[in-house]
Amino acid sequence: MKSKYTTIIDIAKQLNISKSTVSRALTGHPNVKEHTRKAVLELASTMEYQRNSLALGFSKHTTHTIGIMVPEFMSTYFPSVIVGVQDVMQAAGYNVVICQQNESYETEVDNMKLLLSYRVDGIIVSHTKETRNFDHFALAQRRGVPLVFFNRVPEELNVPNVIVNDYEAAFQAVEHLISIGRKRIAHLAGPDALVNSRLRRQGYLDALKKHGIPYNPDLVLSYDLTIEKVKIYMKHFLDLGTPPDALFAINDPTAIAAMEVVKAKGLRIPQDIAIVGFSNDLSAGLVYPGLTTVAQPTGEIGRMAAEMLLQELNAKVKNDYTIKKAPTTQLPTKLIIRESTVAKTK
Amino acid sequence: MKSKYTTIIDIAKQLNISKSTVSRALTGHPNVKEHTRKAVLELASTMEYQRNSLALGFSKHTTHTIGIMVPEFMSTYFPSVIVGVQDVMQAAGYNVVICQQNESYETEVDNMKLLLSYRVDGIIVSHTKETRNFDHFALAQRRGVPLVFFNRVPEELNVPNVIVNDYEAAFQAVEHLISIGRKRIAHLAGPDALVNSRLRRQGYLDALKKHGIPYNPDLVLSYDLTIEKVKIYMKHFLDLGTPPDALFAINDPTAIAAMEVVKAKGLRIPQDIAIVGFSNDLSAGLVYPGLTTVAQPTGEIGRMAAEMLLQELNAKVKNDYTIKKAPTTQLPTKLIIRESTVAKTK
DNA sequence: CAAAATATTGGGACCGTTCCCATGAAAAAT
DNA sequence: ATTTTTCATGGGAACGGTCCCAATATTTTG
Repeated sequence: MKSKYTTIIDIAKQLNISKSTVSRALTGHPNVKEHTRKAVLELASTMEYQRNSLALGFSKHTTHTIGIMVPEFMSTYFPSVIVGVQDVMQAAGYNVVICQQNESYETEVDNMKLLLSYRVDGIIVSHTKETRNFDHFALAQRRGVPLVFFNRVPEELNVPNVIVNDYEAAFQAVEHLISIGRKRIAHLAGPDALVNSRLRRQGYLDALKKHGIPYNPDLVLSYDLTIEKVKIYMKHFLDLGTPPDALFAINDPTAIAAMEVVKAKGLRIPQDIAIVGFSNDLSAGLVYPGLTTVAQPTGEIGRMAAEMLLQELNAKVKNDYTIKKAPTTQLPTKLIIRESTVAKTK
Repeated sequence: MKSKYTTIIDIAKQLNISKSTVSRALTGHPNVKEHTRKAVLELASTMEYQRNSLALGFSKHTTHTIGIMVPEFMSTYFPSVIVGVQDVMQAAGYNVVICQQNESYETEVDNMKLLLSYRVDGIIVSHTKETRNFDHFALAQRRGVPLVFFNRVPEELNVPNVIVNDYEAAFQAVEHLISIGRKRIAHLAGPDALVNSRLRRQGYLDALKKHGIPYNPDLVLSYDLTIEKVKIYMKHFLDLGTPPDALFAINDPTAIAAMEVVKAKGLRIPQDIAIVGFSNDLSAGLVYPGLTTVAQPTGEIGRMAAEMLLQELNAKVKNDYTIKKAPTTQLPTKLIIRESTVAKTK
């Protein structure tokens, strides 16, 4: 079963020279006669020669390809981070392959194995909401494959990462709700296993404390981020004896699902209940009323993660994060105020 | 520079057996003594052996990996197609790598080269809106790498594809606008180079004709799908002596951008102008008012494309589409009526 | 013009795996 | 007990490149 691909040996035979010379001509090695190089390049072009990256990566132990693993991409958050990553990596001459885990731990492990088995030079990761075991990441580190995390960063691992200040952003978001006079602020939180979920909740709690609003456990629910559940929890909140007058949601999809429940009940946003989300998904600006939310610099997060990965890749001596503290980059967020908290005056 | 990865030779040495036997044990070849197999598997596990797919693909000329190339993924359309593809391919034991072209022809060519140089077994494609030259796809075909197109299918190439009936769907959408009494129906069309853009426009034209509405060229504009332009064109429409009372937009992002212009001008949707989009992006259900649009079965499109690719991959004798007509699968669409054409009665 | 330096080319090892073929060992058949 | 068959293993080529070293060709130098 001969492959249909042209090889350097085919070219060498045709020109009656050695494959070494062909290789040199194609890779731009200086010691090739101009005449020879020209002949090789021409024939390569007419024969539609296409270098075999498998053979190359196999023999050179480096592939000039990086992987990026994201938990999902139905919101605009991860796609726009990926675009940022691609910008930087392509400019640096790297290929980027994308893996999507569907929020499944098993898929994540499989995809990690896939990327390692293809010997990618490095990986940019945001783990799934299910991930509790981080061995597959530790394995990559042991293999000398640098990782950079973003958004969801495991505490169990000392890895370079780029994040936003979730605590501070949540604090501000809740303070904003307080500033518009809300006192019964509910919080739909994410699973405790996610660090940013915990940080956002802490920001919520501390903002309440600062403004002397007692913490009411009835108004806080952690959930697994499966959107269908939002309906249940939100109905529960609205059915309380004294329902909340505001909601701080862990992310925009949650906030938007909650808005639907509120509207279906005939309540007004923001008059009856003000709502704040997190991340500034494209949808946040489209829903009615517009959703107040914490904007994250997604493109910049991707670019920054890529830069950090390049640093790792270019380090003459590999950083050993079993002994050295891994670097963190923290990027700024911005509270975007829309009509879900402040009704338009007109 | 020794690699940190364990190889079968390392295992063979430790156990004092040949690498052939190790290979057989690991791949599940029947002719290995149970005792030996167990020893190999155990050691492989403790040494964290990870097969080298580069070496494997290199030596076997097949990688059990397929590529998927999409023009962008900021709308929900392509991500959800991808999820469908992954479903089917993973179940069939294939790996899926995703490439995103940012609607750039150059990136598309680069990514095609990348996938070919990694010797993927097949590719599922939707090309960019810029793509006019299809040589890079023809090259893959010549290499014996099967392609399946979806959504945007080049006419220049005879390739398996999965599509929806764009003509019929557009026809229905426009008929719907006529049925609610609209007579001056504008159309924001895509570039003529895209087949589905032409088909949707033809559906528009024929629906008008069927209902005896004369075609008014002033109400049709083709554009390059860069959203900023929508503002200009929409303003132009609204500034006409007798502005349109409805808009049929080539896709949902276009429709949504148009809605913003309309709202900014203080006009009411649908009373002053009714709007229909195409594809039923997630956003379509979120905007205010809800956008009437043509739903495409995105997940099913992905699953179908994957099934068709599997057929190509499993064909004992490769299909030669230079002599044989390539198969097409057409999936049904559904018009989703929301408040952008029919105001809620309440 | 011979010797030395340099430019160009060829030869072959190497990367990790599979797979075919040969060999040896054990089991079955005579 | 001897021959045949089957089972288990080892040996080595092949895959497509790169790269080091050796060999040859060309140019420069004294």
